[in-house]
Amino acid sequence: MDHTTAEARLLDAADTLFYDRGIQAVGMDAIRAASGVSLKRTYQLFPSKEHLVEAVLRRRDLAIRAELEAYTSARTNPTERILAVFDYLYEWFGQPDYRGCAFINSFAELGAASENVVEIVRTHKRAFADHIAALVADADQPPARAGQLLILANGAMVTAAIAGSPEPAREARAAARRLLDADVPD
Amino acid sequence: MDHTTAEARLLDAADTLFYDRGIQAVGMDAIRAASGVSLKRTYQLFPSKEHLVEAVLRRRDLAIRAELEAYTSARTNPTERILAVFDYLYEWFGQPDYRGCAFINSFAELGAASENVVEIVRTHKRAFADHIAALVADADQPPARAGQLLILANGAMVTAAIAGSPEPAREARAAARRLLDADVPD
DNA sequence: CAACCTGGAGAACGATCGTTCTCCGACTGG
DNA sequence: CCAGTCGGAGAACGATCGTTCTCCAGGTTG
Repeated sequence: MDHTTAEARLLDAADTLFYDRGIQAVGMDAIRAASGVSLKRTYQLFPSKEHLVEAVLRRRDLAIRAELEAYTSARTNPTERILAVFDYLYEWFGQPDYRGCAFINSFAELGAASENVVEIVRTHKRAFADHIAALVADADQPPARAGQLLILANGAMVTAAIAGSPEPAREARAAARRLLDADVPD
Repeated sequence: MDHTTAEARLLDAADTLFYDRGIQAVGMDAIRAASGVSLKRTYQLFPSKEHLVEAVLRRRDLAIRAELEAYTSARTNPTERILAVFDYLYEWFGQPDYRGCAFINSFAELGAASENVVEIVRTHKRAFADHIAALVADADQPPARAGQLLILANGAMVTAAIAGSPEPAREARAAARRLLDADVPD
């Protein structure tokens, strides 16, 4: 097994385990067992668990950005592209192992202890906000709408996770449409 | 020190430490040092750390319910009572040690490991949702509005925590007002 | 073939943590 | 004053975890 595939297997295994059980609850030995990569090799590739955690989060950040970009750009109508964000969330929340947003969860678990994790989480949410802001601009909506839609999306993520239901994505979508369609000043 | 004050000091110290640093990051010895209650006494009152965690969350649940109830019932106009929820959030987010909602954080940290914690978090959020639903009914808004406002509130909590700014409460308030005022069908 | 390097399995190490135990001082009832 | 109880301080215990080390098999190069 070369370095590239070992690294990929490690990131895959760690990402799944961290998301399912929480970061602190997963020991390095569990990652070794799930990935098939020895501890020695693991520590050659990632000098500490924290390095691995950060790499996992950064990779997930890029993956979600690409996924969401593909999802929203598949629609032509600008308003529909905004609403597509909430359809994306609905599909995500419907997955049987959905446990909330990994970045929100990591912030809750490690935000007090790791400034690096905080920075990665902020970067991810800032990129998400920027994406929404671009869609809002394309739809000729006022810039302030973007922050409101971001709050709806983040709120749907945690509400769905806690309730164990994907419905909040639909409720957030309806709220978003109402915000976009309302004929009153802000 | 009698049992009642020992219990109160324990709950106070544990609540502060858990909220500031996360639950798993706080050892029982740190709680002993902060509360001044010996480990022996602590384990007489709470047979395990998990029991203490649950007691802390349950007490915080009741305190927040009462606080929010007082805050919203201080206004007379039904629509204003709904918006007061977001003013309450703004005050909360402005506190210098704000680190998000303790229930969302606990769910993120322990949701995979402790079914009891999950149930307490669900109960808290259900009570919060019920409170909003009552305000929505009083304001003659359609019942579906309650879920949308809950998502806005939860979203403001996490967005403010990650951004390190109380502004999301204002943005959520503006969104709520727009949802309430819009002259279009749902 | 022989010296060497690589990498795996898993033991070992040191730290931390939840929980319990030991020891001892201080207060109580008679 | 004394036997007995309570509770505190902190050591002890057992488990877990991140990280490193040991030992060894297998392949590579001269």
